[in-house]
Amino acid sequence: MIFSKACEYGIRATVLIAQHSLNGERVGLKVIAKEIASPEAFTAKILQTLSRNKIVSSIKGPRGGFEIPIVNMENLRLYQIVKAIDGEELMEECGLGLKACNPEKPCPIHHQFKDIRTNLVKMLRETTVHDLAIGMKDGATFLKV
Amino acid sequence: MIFSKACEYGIRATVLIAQHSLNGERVGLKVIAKEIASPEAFTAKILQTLSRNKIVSSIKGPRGGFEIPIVNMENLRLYQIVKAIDGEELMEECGLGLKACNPEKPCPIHHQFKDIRTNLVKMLRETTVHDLAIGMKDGATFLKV
DNA sequence: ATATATTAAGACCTTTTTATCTTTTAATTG
DNA sequence: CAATTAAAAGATAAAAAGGTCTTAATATAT
Ligand code: FES
Ligand code: FES
Repeated sequence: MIFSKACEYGIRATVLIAQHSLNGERVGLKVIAKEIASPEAFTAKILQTLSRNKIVSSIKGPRGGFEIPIVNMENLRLYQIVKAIDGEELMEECGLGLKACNPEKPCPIHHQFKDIRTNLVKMLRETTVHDLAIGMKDGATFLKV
Repeated sequence: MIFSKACEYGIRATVLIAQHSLNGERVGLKVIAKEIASPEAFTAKILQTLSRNKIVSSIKGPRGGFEIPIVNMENLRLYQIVKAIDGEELMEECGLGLKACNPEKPCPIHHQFKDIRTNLVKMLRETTVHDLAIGMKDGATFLKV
């Protein structure tokens, strides 16, 4: 897998929350876990991380849940989610596990790999959660099965 | 990480063996582990997998070790090594962990992700171990630090 | 204020990955 | 063929990832 399971669930949860926020609704853990087909308790942990990293806002108590203000969503990039959960290794490290990706002392696949990694980073930096939420709202994309 | 640790060591070991094979030499476990800076016993396990998958040939006994015939090396692709160790998930599966990557029922990042995955697969299918071994022989690439 | 709904935090368990150790098998050399 | 060298195989251990459960904190509604 390119992302960890936690990160997959994290992105899916964020997109679902964003979709609901477009409708001015909050969404709670139970609904999230059901809609993205993820284990509930594990998803709760991941939402804590997202909340601590200001990627989602959480409100406790009755009628609480998770939300992402639309203004935030438009400037929230996939990169931030992946960084919060998996860190930046994927985006920066050597594809063959050398201590660092160093063009001065490249590993055998450095030349072939660097463009792929650059494109991945570009995609993660350019794609906003708002973009993804719109796709969901249009019914063009799906979060489970 | 894009590849598992086992796969990273596996590719690095394969390239080192190929480099020695270009010189008509066999290379043993101890030298491999030292030259690619990997844990010896774990590397032995990975070499068993590579051997079972006919990616490297192993010869037991005095003056034994591992080798890759040059003819094989020219047609041996990174894809085969990754497939043998990590399987084909990375090359085929949904980036957000849906059961399958299905363009008929795409996940929110499907469109953005599929080109990156396609380029990765292209690179893995096109790059031969011979290409990588040549880079090592030229002193243009490195397997540790 | 109190009861209730909901997230936060922390301890815990399970599975997979990474890594090691021991014994067996096979090839070479003398 | 005996001794030696090297990989194969299998059992075991440690660390990380994935996942659960219990208790605490906090916001809302009555
Ligand atoms: S050194 Fe390995 S990817 Fe750059
Ligand atoms: S459906 Fe997710 S990458 Fe294609």
